[in-house]
Amino acid sequence: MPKVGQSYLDARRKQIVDAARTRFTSDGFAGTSMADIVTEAGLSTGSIYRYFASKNEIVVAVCEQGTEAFPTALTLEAVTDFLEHVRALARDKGHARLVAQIYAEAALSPALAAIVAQQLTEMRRALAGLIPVDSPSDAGQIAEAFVSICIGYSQQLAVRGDLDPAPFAKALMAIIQG
Amino acid sequence: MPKVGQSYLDARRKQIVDAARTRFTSDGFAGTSMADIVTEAGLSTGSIYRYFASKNEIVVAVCEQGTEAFPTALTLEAVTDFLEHVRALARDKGHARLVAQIYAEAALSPALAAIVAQQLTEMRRALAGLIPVDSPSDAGQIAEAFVSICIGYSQQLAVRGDLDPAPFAKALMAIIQG
DNA sequence: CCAAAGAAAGTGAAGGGTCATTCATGTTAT
DNA sequence: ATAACATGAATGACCCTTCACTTTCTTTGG
Repeated sequence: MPKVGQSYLDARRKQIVDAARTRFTSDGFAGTSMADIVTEAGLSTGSIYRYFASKNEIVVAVCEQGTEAFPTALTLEAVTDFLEHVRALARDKGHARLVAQIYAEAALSPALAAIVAQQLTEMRRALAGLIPVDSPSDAGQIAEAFVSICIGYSQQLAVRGDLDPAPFAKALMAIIQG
Repeated sequence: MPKVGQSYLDARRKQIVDAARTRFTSDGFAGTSMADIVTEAGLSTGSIYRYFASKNEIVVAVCEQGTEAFPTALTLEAVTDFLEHVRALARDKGHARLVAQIYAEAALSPALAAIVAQQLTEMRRALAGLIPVDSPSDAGQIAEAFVSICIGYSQQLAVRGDLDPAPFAKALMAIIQG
């Protein structure tokens, strides 16, 4: 007989994941202690273990919701809007920094790699659906290269700071048009 | 009056950096202890501090030599060779995994970010020099997008495992030809 | 040429600290 | 009353770094 409802439990989990994402973005996974997450979330040391069995489970939960939006069309304007969205997330929330942490951790952990690879597959699938059928090149290959540029852009936002998306948008269009 | 010559000191430093890179590639920066590096290098606990003042200095030394080779020309063949080189380094030495660690750390440390940003600038500069003057687009913008694809390819080698470079090579050529 | 002094280099045990996790105890809702 | 939930001090492990001590090499005075 639970003292609280499912919605309460869900809200508490979200509270923890939000706090963890904030700290992971600032200090990385290894640089963030459970005490940091607990403080950011306003919980007590022990209570967090009612919602996550370990720090690693929190890392996984943060990585699982790492997906970005997709472009809605493959015009120069839509693609630019998409990159501006990525850029704004990096500026306002440090999202590119978090993504860099996630890739590094995924490179070391098969479990995380599977999660990230799945998200990438989903992104390529969504993109391939937008590519016109009369495209001169194979849609799958175009999607592959498209995602690659987006990753490169995000990683460089993390390392080099804010970057004009124009060259990247142009390149994306060049790829699409073969 | 030093007991050993400069070449000895250099060799010892290289020994440490090589050992550190091996372990960093397997376990990441935070997951590698000084004891791990010492063991890998076949040194004793205290002696490593004669060559590096701290673990962080070793991390910096590893990041400083993270540069990759450049393509020698911008033909499809040369570009493919370059990507195959990146691919082979990832397969044989786990280099893509190490690069992912470096980007994540650079995203958190301004000092490392400066080092990596410098390497990226150098790469773009070298690339821009290869772009034919009659190219329809601006060479700097092309180099920017080119590097972005290479980063995206490397990061995905780290996360998704071995990948055929063909789609990426095609995209690189599409960018170059406007 | 030899030996002993002296300095550089090496060693590994221990200090000082942090961290993830647990658990005995307290609190609150049913 | 009782069981779910919360709390935070305690625990045990790990880790970076230091340092007193040993070994090894160079120098130098006899």
